[in-house]
Amino acid sequence: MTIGEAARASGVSAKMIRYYEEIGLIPAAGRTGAGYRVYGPREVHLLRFIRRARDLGFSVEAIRDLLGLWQDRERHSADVKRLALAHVAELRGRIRAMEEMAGTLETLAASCHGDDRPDCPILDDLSGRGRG
Amino acid sequence: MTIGEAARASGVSAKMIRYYEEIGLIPAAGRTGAGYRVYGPREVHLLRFIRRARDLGFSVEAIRDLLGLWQDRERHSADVKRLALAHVAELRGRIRAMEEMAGTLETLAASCHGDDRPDCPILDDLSGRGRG
DNA sequence: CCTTGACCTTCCCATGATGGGAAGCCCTAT
DNA sequence: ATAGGGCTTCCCATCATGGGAAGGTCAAGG
Repeated sequence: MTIGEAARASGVSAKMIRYYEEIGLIPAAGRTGAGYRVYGPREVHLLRFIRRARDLGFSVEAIRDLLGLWQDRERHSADVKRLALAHVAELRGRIRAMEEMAGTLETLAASCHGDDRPDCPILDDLSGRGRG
Repeated sequence: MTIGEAARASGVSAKMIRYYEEIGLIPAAGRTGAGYRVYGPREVHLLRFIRRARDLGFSVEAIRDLLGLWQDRERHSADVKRLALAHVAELRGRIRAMEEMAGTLETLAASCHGDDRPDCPILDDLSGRGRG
């Protein structure tokens, strides 16, 4: 299996597969005589795992930890759960921050006429009026 | 006023002030004979505007548009409102995506024992079981 | 007058994850 | 033999931000 085939099979682009190899997230692939990387079902499975974790928003560094646990038969599920919940907390934090931004902007936009006149509470807020 | 003082007065770091100047978001500051950048209240006000917009999650490119409208006395508030609501939509989209991630992970974590045994539905999900 | 320390200047580098693209090699089918 | 598609490595760009080096400037204090 070439890198392009592994990419299609896993949903991870060839570019990213090379990158993951470079940063040591995955072991270096075997090579053909011509220098082509070679992949098998085992590697595709690993790439799918990574792809799924990325889809759930895990950083590459977090995935490094997850892979360590995945491949450790002596792992404690508590460790996996801890990583997952830490990531959830991270996500919730970012969600809260963004909701605050969106809420503020919606409030401001609601009080903006939105017509051809220049007066605009949104710009007033940005330019400092009403905030100290 | 030096760049450091303007930074403290506006909440924008000196590094960022130079960067904003370099990309043309703000006009090039005046200089002293020794080459030091010089700022006044007008510039600090501009920097505060940018800072506030960044705090609301606007990208630098969006701020470029906002500044254009801010400085345009003939502006239509409808244009400002449109920019703001487009940004809200963007935020809401990202919020939704992250909530889906967080929700999925919370569900998985809830069914994970979280003890010293290796069995873990989180890893099962990541490794492909139960998704096709 | 000279030193010290804080501040300024420019320039380069790094982040995180990803894509784009060039130059050149390899393989397969026509 | 040639064309086309896929592989290789290498460099560059993103977005907004910070770190740090090398060197100039300025004010205060000895």
